[in-house]
Amino acid sequence: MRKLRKLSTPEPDDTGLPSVATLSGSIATSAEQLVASLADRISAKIVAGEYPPGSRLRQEALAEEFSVSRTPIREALRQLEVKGVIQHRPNQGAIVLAPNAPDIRDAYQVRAELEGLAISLAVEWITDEQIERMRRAQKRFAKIVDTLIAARKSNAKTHLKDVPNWVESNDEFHGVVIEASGNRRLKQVIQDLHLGFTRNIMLSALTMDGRRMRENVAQHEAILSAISRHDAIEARKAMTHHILRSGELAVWWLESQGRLGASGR
Amino acid sequence: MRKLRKLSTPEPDDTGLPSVATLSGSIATSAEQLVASLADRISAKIVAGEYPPGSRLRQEALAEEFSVSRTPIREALRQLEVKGVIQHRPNQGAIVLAPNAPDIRDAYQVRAELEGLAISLAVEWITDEQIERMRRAQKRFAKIVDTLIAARKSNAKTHLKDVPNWVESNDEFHGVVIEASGNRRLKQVIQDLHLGFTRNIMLSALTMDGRRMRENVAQHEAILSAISRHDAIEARKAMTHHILRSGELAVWWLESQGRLGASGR
DNA sequence: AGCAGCAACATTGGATACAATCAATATGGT
DNA sequence: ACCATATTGATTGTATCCAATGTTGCTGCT
Repeated sequence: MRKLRKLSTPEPDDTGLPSVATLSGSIATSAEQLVASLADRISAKIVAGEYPPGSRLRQEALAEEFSVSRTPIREALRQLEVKGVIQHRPNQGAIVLAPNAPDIRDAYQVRAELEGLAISLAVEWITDEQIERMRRAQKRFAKIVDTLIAARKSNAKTHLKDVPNWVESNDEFHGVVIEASGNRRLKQVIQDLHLGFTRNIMLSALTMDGRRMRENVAQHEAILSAISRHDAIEARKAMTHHILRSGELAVWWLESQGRLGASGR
Repeated sequence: MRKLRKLSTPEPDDTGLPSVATLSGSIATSAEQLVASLADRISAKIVAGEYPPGSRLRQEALAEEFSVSRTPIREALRQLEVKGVIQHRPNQGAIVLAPNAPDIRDAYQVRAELEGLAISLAVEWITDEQIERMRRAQKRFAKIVDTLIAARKSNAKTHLKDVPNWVESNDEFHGVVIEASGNRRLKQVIQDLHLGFTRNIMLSALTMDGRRMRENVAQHEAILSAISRHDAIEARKAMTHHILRSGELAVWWLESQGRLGASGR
């Protein structure tokens, strides 16, 4: 019943046109297509440090590693290039980008603003069920932090297997807020921002210091409290503070880590 | 409070590591490399409407059109996919994404927030020279609007050649603010946001109505005034209002245009 | 010994070839 | 006539090939 085309004016209706916001969610694009899968796997290895910043990614090596030809590898690299994970130099191939302090600062400043926007939108429409999810995430989060801190004091190795849970509950907490904002584009932009360095740096930075981890928990608590009361102003303030503080920590960690801190251009 | 400082101390650099913020500037990446050039040219044609939303982009056709093989075309398409300009369907190739009203709303909401952040940062460090550039851009902008409105009344065709100037002076105006913010990542995110639909929709939406164009000029005036006085609060307010208003216009135009109204949700 | 220039090698860039998959039409059965 | 199925054609996906470019190590000269 859809055919009845008017000559030049396209039909008004429900043409199944794809929406712009159908964009790939950058973070968890599971592999159904080879190139996407390769891009994910390569960037995962970069995040994991297997391909350290500054190292060259040779197409042939990657191709062999993943048992494919160079063609899909090259396409995946082109995608990583756009995502800002690698840099593509004319006839020299791709090199892994190194985050430096100014970059981190910039990214966190933007992220703080965006998550601030997200929560101020979320406050209005968040459901009780969503708040409950945040509570649960927060509970897990606090618990894991306790575990980590306790583990640190005795055995430095034990905590490593809890780190993924730490990351996950943190993501859940922030994820609910972003989801509740109802702005899909906002979600995508924040996820893009995450990609690459934010994640692994935070991880290293925070899990090094028990006090800071507890500080983090307290900040989440404040956010949760504000959003429960549907207090947009306070919620936003708490969220931006939380993110900016995390940014400071990341920068601090990066600089104390030294070495790959500052690259010119 | 605004403690994040950067440009003054670029930090001593030993490792020649590339910076993350060296990211491609999405908008004006001139063609030094084939794939980048192709991506630009293809997205330009999409923006121009030559490849309308929903249409399929066949690799062979593109290859012939640009006199290259399919290989670089495919890589360019992979990039456009990440940029959100097209959607890649498993064995069916690429189709041009169609912006719908919710997408536009979301994007403008984010953009308003980000340009708000940009100007509130810019207020502090903007130089007199930069303000002067904004003044000049604003002057050109107003002039062109006058021309366009005058042209509209007599001949509907004359104004077409002025539209690029309109766009350019507008970009210059906003560009200075973003540049003055000193946050490179912010610049990149905003540019990414622009890409695809923002631009062509605004163009169509605004150039249709003289009153709204003048409104636009007035808003720029308010922004310029606030930033000249280094009034962060007012500048931000004026900027977000300006962007949000433009977003409303874009949505309004899109919906009045009918067509691909709401596919999302 | 040190440096310039050159030659051999390694790697990327683009084109082509072939296989896999999807869309459309044709075909046969009910 | 209609629906299910098979066949064909078109298009994408991956692999391979060749050319262009960059890198490295050698040679010979000062």
